[in-house]
Amino acid sequence: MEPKPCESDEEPMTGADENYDPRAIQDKWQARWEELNPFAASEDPADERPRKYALDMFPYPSGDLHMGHAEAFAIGDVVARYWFQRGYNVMHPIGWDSFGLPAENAAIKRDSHPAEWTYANIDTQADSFQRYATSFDWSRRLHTSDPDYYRWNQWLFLRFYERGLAYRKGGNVNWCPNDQTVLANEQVVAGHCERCGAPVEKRVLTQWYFKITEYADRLLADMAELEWPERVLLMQRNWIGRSEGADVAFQIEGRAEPVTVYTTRPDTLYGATFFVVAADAALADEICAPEQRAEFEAYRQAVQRESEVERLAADREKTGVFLGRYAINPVNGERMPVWASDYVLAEYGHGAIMAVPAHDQRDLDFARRFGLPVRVVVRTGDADPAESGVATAGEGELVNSGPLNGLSKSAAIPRITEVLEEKGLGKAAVNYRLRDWLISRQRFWGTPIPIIHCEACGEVPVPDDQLPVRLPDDLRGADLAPRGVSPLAAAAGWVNVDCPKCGAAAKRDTDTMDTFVDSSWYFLRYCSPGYTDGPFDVEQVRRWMPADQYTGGVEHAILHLLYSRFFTKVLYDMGMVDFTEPFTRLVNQGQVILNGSAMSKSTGNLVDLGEQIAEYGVDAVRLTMMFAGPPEDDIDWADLSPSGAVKFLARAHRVAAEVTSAPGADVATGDTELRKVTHRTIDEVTRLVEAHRYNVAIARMMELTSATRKTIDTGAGAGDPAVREAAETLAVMLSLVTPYTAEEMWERLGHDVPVAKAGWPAAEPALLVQESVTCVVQVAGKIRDRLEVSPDIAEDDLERLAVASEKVQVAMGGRGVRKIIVRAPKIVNIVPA
RNA sequence: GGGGCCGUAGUCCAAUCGGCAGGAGACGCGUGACCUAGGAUCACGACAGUGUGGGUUCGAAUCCCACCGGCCCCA
Repeated sequence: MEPKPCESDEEPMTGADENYDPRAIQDKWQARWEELNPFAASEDPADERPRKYALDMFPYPSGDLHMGHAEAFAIGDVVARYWFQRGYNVMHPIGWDSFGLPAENAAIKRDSHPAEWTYANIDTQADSFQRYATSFDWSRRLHTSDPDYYRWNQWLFLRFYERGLAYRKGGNVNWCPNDQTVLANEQVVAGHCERCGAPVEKRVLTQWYFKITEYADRLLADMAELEWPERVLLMQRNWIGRSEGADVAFQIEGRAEPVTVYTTRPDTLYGATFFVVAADAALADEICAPEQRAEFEAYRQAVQRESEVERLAADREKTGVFLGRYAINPVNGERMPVWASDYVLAEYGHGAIMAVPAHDQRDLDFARRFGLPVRVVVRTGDADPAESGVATAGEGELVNSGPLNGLSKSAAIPRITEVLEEKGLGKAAVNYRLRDWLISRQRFWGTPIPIIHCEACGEVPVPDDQLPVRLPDDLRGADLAPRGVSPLAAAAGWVNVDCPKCGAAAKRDTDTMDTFVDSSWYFLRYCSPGYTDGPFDVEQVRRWMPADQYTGGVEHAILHLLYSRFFTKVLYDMGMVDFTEPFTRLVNQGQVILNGSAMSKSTGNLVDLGEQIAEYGVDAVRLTMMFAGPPEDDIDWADLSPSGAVKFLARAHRVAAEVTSAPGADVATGDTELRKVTHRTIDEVTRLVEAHRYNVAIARMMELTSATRKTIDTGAGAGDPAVREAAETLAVMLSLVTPYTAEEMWERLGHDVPVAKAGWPAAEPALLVQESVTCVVQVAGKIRDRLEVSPDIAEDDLERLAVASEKVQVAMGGRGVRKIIVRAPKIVNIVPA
């Protein structure tokens, strides 16, 4: 690792002393570990050790690693190192998600090729990972922008295409005016581009989609088997947005075909007083009456100009135009005016709704704005919506609803659905919020879509043996500037090809794939990174997958994690994998923030990882991250004390350095009190690490360090074998979090390195047994006495002891006993009469 | 508007099932010892009573209800 120019060897690191110099041991061990290569996963089929797959969300190479990476990769590394110590055959790979817009923007600015920026950053990050002591198997390293990788993106696209899961269609799409490309629904956050924050616009374009909606039910159902944070599952559930309701057919006067409307509240059908069509839906244009045409056109143009943000704003006044037409309510024959509005979305449901203003807030807002009637059909006991302006959505008794009158809401829903089905006017229906995944992008630095457009043959897949369709390498700098169509369109020599089917002149598809395609299966590629006969070796994947733990940020809760689940299910259906979920256990670490808000370059609210490491050392930074709190919580760097971490490490290191007994000394002869602390620590830390309670595990290691210190100074002394045992235990446990310091301790204790292979200590059950425990005696819930008792004392013995206590007698003040609760050996509660 | 998560010392955080908050651990602060005189080390100490109000219970930080405050998802 090259030292940063600002670093000076003269300046001692914070907290360093002559015995513990973090920088010196970093340099020493980094070089040694490269020789030892302790973390290569074994592919030997004869290797009987059970396997574990520790997976980290791979980074995007935007400059050097930052504080967020430091936290996420510290967590993943602790897990992997724990499994190594437990003797598993561990795979802990790393790679780079190296296609994407920032590289392209950098190339435009510097008049270079995106690859230059990308691969330079990857090298920087790889060096930083080495220094950060991550336990990766470097032989599995991959980059999604390598042709050897994206070739298989194209191959998978073609398999999806064959199965009808990749298709092209025209329609309204999300358009980022800044990045000059379309976006998937998942990439629009509150109306803004997820990447650059620009307000998203709508455009009508023909684009490529993956049919993720076909998997909606399975994506929902299979969540049951996942050990994921509840909130992530909830987010995915919300995103998929399954709802049960009914499709109802409405006749429109003067139109032959009825229009189908989806509703989750068919019970309110008698309360429908008007009908709304999405202003940008084809239906609105079609049915608009001639006398309303001019008004409608003006409105539609206004709607098309507005951004998603404006459209979604909650407090915004409703807008719309009457279309001059009427729909017929199928249950009561009422004529309902048909309006066009932007609060109904063309892409959802069928692009039209029945409006029930009494029981839907948006419908009510619209009705009040345009003076449309409000009819209550569910009596909920709340105020009249027409008066209060608040729609009522709760349970209640049906009124004004013909045959439904008197039924409850929940009874009315199946009843009306039945009626509709009998009359052929509708049927029960399930609707999803989830849309198909729009995967084409009008940008350069991504995987070319392997399709050729031929005038005669139409869409023609590029034959497998012609993959990869490589990106042209002669485009650079200004050639890549966004212009609304893919820069690839300008590469004539690349675009113009012969049709693989008929040989006539044809053109390549010029769009590239969403980079989320790349990341939807990279974890499979790690299992056989050099494989050339397919995206992955099916046999290897069977051995390693699914990943036992996946560590990364919650920002991927619906994007990457949903797409990867979808890919896995498709591959399962293709018979390429034998599991349906890719990640068994998921850990979402919180963010590293500063002074209460997110770190950001633009506001200068930033802590530089390299500087922190230069000041405190890798181990102290890792320890600070892991000790700060539960991994899923945000951690505020301003609240933390990396110098405190250095101090503790120096303390632990000193304890190991002071040990004077020889390796292999007979611990059985050692100080029993310290041995008990050591073994209790082993027992607790093991449990805590398994449960991801790293901050508490570290607190226990600190206690053991203090206990050892005390034994050396005022107890059995540095030569006692129990001190050696404690120091060795500390070194191994610390090796998960602070590998450099642990290695140095291990060496000083006279052992063969690396400590990573020392093996996890086992607690001796005999040393976990306590001779006596404190029993609390309460009178009426107040603590009156404490008794030292045997841990296996019988309940009636304990009760006798408690009642006999003098302090208890005083507290009872002569009152009789009403009740005694005994929970041996911890507590006795005496309730006086 | 609907749904979810969370409120413990000045700060970050602990507390299997409801069972000792003499708060596990740490930061910061203070006092003392020691010395290599430091941004070192060791020892000791102070500050709190679980956001508020009810309820259930022998017993509530933990369970239930309402409210206040903060965060997240969907609209």
